[in-house]
Order: sequence, then structure tokens, then C-alpha cells
Amino acid sequence: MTTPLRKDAARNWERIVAVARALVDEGTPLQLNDVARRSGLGVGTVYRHFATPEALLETVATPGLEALIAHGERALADADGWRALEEFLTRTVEAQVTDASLAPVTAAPANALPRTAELTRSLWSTGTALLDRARAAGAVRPELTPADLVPLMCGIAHAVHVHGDATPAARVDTAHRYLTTLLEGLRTTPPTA
Amino acid sequence: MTTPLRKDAARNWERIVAVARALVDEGTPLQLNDVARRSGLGVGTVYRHFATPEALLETVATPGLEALIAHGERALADADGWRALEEFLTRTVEAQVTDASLAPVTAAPANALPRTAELTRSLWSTGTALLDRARAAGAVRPELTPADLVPLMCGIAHAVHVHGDATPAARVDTAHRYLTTLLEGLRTTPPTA
Amino acid sequence: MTTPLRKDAARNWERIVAVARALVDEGTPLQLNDVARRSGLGVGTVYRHFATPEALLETVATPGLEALIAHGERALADADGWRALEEFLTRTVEAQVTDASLAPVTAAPANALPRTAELTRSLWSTGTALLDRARAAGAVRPELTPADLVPLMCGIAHAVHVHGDATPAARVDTAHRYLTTLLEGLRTTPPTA
Amino acid sequence: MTTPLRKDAARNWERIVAVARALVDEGTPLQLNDVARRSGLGVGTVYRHFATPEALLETVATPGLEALIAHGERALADADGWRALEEFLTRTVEAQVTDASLAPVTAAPANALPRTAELTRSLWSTGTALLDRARAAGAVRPELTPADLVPLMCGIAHAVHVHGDATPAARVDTAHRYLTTLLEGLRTTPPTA
DNA sequence: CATGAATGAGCCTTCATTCAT
DNA sequence: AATGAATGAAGGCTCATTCAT
Repeated sequence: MTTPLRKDAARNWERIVAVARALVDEGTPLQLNDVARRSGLGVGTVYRHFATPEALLETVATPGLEALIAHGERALADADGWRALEEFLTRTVEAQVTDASLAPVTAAPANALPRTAELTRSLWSTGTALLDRARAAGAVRPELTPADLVPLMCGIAHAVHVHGDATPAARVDTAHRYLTTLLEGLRTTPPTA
Repeated sequence: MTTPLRKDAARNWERIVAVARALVDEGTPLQLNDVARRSGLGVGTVYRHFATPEALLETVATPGLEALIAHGERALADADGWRALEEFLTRTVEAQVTDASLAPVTAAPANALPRTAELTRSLWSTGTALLDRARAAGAVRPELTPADLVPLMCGIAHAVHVHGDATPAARVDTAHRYLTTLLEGLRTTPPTA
Repeated sequence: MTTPLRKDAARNWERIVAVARALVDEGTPLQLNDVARRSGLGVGTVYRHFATPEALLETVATPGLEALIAHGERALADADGWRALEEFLTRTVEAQVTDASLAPVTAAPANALPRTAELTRSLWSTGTALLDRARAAGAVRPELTPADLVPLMCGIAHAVHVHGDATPAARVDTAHRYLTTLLEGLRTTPPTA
Repeated sequence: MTTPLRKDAARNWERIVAVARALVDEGTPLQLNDVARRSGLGVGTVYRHFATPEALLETVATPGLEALIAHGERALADADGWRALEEFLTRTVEAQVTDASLAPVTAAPANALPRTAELTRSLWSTGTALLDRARAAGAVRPELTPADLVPLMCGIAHAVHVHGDATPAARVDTAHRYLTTLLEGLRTTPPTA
């Protein structure tokens, strides 16, 4: 599809994404000029690769999204529909509170890159499938729709953010507590039966 | 306490807050210069009344906060501890998804105005009291702490935001669904049986 | 001449000048708004008493100027013309490096207040008289004119400023060194005859 | 050392400095926005080249500083130590009262540009060397230290400023008179005997 | 007379984006 | 392709001064 990049161009692409990843990790807002300076490249080069800050952010988020989708697809193989959903959601919130690039990309009403839009849809349909299976098993309250999954995960991530834990580990902990509570409310059948 | 404003100053104060309210309602970020232009006042006047955008936003949020606190205090009189908590949280998320000034002020780790800090503390302690009463009645899972209430409400508000309903009414609806689910997960005892 | 102030007005006047004095001493630039706030008075009141920052500064400088003039007049009684001039100049530079209000007022090409203009002229004519007497005694090089006295004193004060001593005492010391050197260059006769 | 500028960038650099030079000459305080407007360039361009007004002023002052240093180094070759010092100081005060960019840069306790700091140190050490040689020849009073040279030159420049001559030629004249007097006070040996 | 709210020109600075080299 | 200089809209904030109360 896309023409493969020349070797030097590919190297620059990698460098830009690496720098962006570092900035995201330290909580610095992504500014393309800034990224250019830190990667030792010209602004123009960065703009050639990433037309907007959003495009760059989405690129940074891509591996995380792919991992979540991959997990979701594996989860579909789990015979226990409820457990599969539970694990999928757990992974999702863990990722959100651990990788700062995911929350904004997931919550955005639209994506800058087609690739990201595709991933987002994938994630959504995987979630839908998992939810349907859990629901078919009679394990989930009927009022929850697939369109609620992403918002709810973003909501938990945001709640964790507001809670204000300093370390990633603490954030993961809080996320687990919140998700557990929510799942408790989602499920119809008793935990172990 | 605070010296009452001169009549003309009071009029300007009102006008500024009204303009800010309108901007908040239409989702425009508050910028003091902008507020000045739209209210037909000098920048200096706006700065005299509100030193920072945060101070103005908090002022806009104040009535909403006060109403929530008032409700919370009335709720404390309810004999049914669980229902009191439930209604309080319902009002809170309704307010959050209805009045755009509330979410940022509530989620902020610190407030610009002492008055707001005080209100925030009030709200928090009312919530704590309601939670304690519900817990004393054995109605709430033990792992939830008072420090989780605000984050969870903000989380729900954020989830509703991500869900993307266009009208306030739809947002209130979604908020109810989410809160109901969460409460289901919080409660130990069956609904009313 | 000037109508004496009402008692409360006089009290305000004093308070303003005192605050200004304090600001000058701590090196803060005089801003009438600032002075008003610190003295607990309205801006309008400060403006009524002092139309501009310069007027206030000159008022702050007035006692210092008067003291210098008084000294100059006493010095005119000294039989030793050279010594009289020397002492006058010494007092002048000491005052300049000690009282931050004097340098700008003295160096200004024009004054805001008539009273200050008058004092400035007085100081200048006293200096002239002292210089003339010293010159008559054959003690001073002919190329120095009365119009040079003020600039030279300001120059020394500025040199001391650039030298950058931290304490007033050190500044007085440096000023003495500089003045001594200059006087050495001004005088025709040997120090002790 | 520093990467040479691209041709267009160099042209802009020149234009900015030229405009700044003109502003300095007409006594207007340097403001970067103002410089941008007058040179027909974007504000950002001016900021890119000169981060602060001080940096620009120092750049304007640079040629003058270099010329003084060059002269000082030539003066060190003069066999007559006193004459060498005298000529150096003469050039210095002439420059100060002729080029308005020099006084503030020289008098500043710290410089914005490393290059300027270096020049300043150079000038200072040249002056020190000249003073030492003159002192070694027994021509200078012992109480004068190298740290006094810069302040004294600034002081003379300031005295000339206060004297208020309208034309550069008149200022140079006054500066000569003041410097002559000061040198008279500095020297131990009779002029030429 | 005193007050202090209001004014708004004016300065500073940042940053997303374009385009000549 | 890469570069990075240039752009300039946009926003933030201060402060001397006026004038209604």
C-alpha cells in the first residue's frame, strides 16, 4: 500500500517517534517544533512525516492499541465469556493509566490517521464481540451496550487520573479497584456461583 | 467579610460572570481578554475582578457547587443511608454533565480561590458523611474510600463526555445508566428486595 | 503661598511620602498605584497630592537637597576656600550614594515641581559661589566651570553605582576615593602648602 | 565555531542590527516588537535572532567594544606607559559619549551574550595591563585599582550626559575636559616636566 | 476631598505552519 | 527529501491615568 520509506527516511521516522514517546512519558505536551529540536531534525522533516501533533500522538499510541486488540482476539478464544471480557477490560484500563498516549487517542471523537481509525474500530468490534459473548452467557446486564465500553474505560482512566496517584504502580492498583467495582455492577451472575 | 462592591463594579462583575457562563456553556475555553471583549469592558477591569481564568471559572462554578452541598446536607437527614448516598451521587453527576464549569473545578488538584477550596472541602466532607452512613448501614463494599467518590464522579462525567451525546438530556440519561451500574457494584445489599 | 493643608490631608501627605521614602530605600521603582496600595489610600488621593511619580520622588528628595544647601551656606563662612569646596563636594557625593532619591532628581534636565527647581538652582548657585571663592584663592584649575560641578558629582555617584558595592558604608568609601582623585586633579596648589 | 547563517537569514540579521543601531542612535529604548515592525520582519524572526533586548543591544555594541580592545592592544606597544593609558581612556570615553550602546553594556553587572562577556573581560584585562604598566612606571597613584577603571569611565560618560551637550562633538569636548581633570588627579609625576 | 473601579494602549512571548534553499 | 528560517496571529499581562461615585 504505502510505499516503503527510504532507509534514511525510515531512520528519521523512528527517531521522531522515539522522541515523541519520551515526551509523552514525561508528560510534556507534543509540539512538533519541540520534537524536531530534540531529535536533531528539521521542523520540515517532522512535518513531512507527521502532519499534525495528533498524527504523531496516534503513531505513538499505535503499538499499545495493537497489543490491546491482539489480547482481545486471544480472549475471544476463552471459553468463559465473562472472564474473557473481564481480562480484556483489565488490560485496557491498565494500558490507559500506564501509557499516556492512549487515553486522548481513545477518547477522541475522530482520528487524524486512517490507520488509527481502523485500529479504533477494531478495538471497538473486539470489545463488542467479547461483550456479546458474555451477554449470551447471561453474565451481563442488558442495559450495557457496546458503545459504552470505550467511554467507561476512559472514565475509569480519568477517575484514576483525578485520584492523583504518583506512580504507575499505584495507578494500576487504583484502576483495578475501580474496574472491579464497575464489573461487579455489570455482572448479573454471582462471581463464582 | 469581603467589602461589598460598589454598584457599578457589581454590575461589571455580574456581566463578566454572565459572559463567562455563556462561554462555558458553548464550550469555549475561558480567556480573560476574550471575556473582556465580549463584555465590552477593558481587559484591566476583568483582571481586577478575576486574576486568572481559573478564578473566573471557579466563580462560574460556585452556584452549582453550593447547590450540590445544599442537597447533600438535606440528604443527610434521610433515614435511608443508601438512598441518601444514591441521590447525592445522582445529583452530582447530573450537575457535572449539565454544567461544564463543574468538572474541571472538581477535578483540579488545587483551587485558585479560597472560597472554592472551602466549597470543595465541604462537598467532600458531605460526601464522606453520606458514605459513612451508608457503610454503617452495611450497604457499601468496604474497599471504597471517601477519597474515591470525587474521582469516580469525575470519571462518570468523563465517560459521558466520551460517549458524545449531543443534548443535555441525553447526557443526563447516559449518566444515570453509568451511575446505576457503578452503584450496583458498590452496594452489598440487594436493591430493596 | 500654598494654602496649608487640612489636618487629614496633611496626614495623608505624610503617609504617602513616608511610603515612597521606604520604597526608594529598598530600590523599588516608584509607582503611584503601588504607593497608594501600600499606604492604604486611594489612587486618586495619591494623584491629588502628587501628579506624577517624579513629583513624588522630588518630594522625597527635598530634605536631602535642603540639607546640602544648608551645608553649602555654612561652608561659605569657612575662611579656607578650598577646604570649603572640598567639604561641600564630599557631603554631596556622600548624600548621592546614600539616598537613592537624590541622583535622579539632581541629574534630571528639568524638574516636575517648582520647589525642586528652586532648590536645584540654590544648590547650583551655592556650588558656584564656593567654586568662585576657591578659584579666587587660586586653588582651582581655570577650565572647570560651575556648570561642571553637578555633572561631576552625578558622575562620581554613577561610578560608585557601577562599582557595585553592596553596603552604604562601602559606597561612601568608594565615593571618597573617587572624589579625592578628582579633587587632586582640580586643585592647582599642593595639598598642604 | 557558530554555524554561518544562511544568506537570507544573514540579511535579516543585518537588517535587525541596523534598525537597532538607528534606534539606539536616536535614543529610543530597544523593544523587539518595535524593531520587528520597523524592519518589516515578523516578531518571531527578531526573537529567533535575539532572544532579549539586551542581546540585541550587546550585538549593536560589539563593534565598538572590539575597536576599543584593538586600540588597547596597540597601546600596550607604546613605550610610554602613562601616555598609553591616557590614550586608551580617552578613546574609551570618546566611544561612550558617541555610541549610546556602549554605556549600558559596559556598566551592566552581567551580560546576556557569552561573546559580550568575553569582550568585556578582554577590555577589562587590557585596561588592567595598561594600568599596571603605568603604575610600574611610577606614574599612577597607588589607591587606584583596575576595578575602578570601568566605573570611572562610566562615571565620566554619565557626567557628560548630565552636562547635556546637544551634539556629539560637544560631548567629546566635555568628555576630554573631565578626563583630563581626572587624569591629573590620577598621575603622580608632573605632566611632562 | 477621598475613593478605587475602569480603561486600554502597549509590551512581551509562544507556536503551528509555510516555503525558499 | 531534508532543512530550518520566517511568519504573525494569538494570548498573556501591566500600569499610568481618568473619572464616576
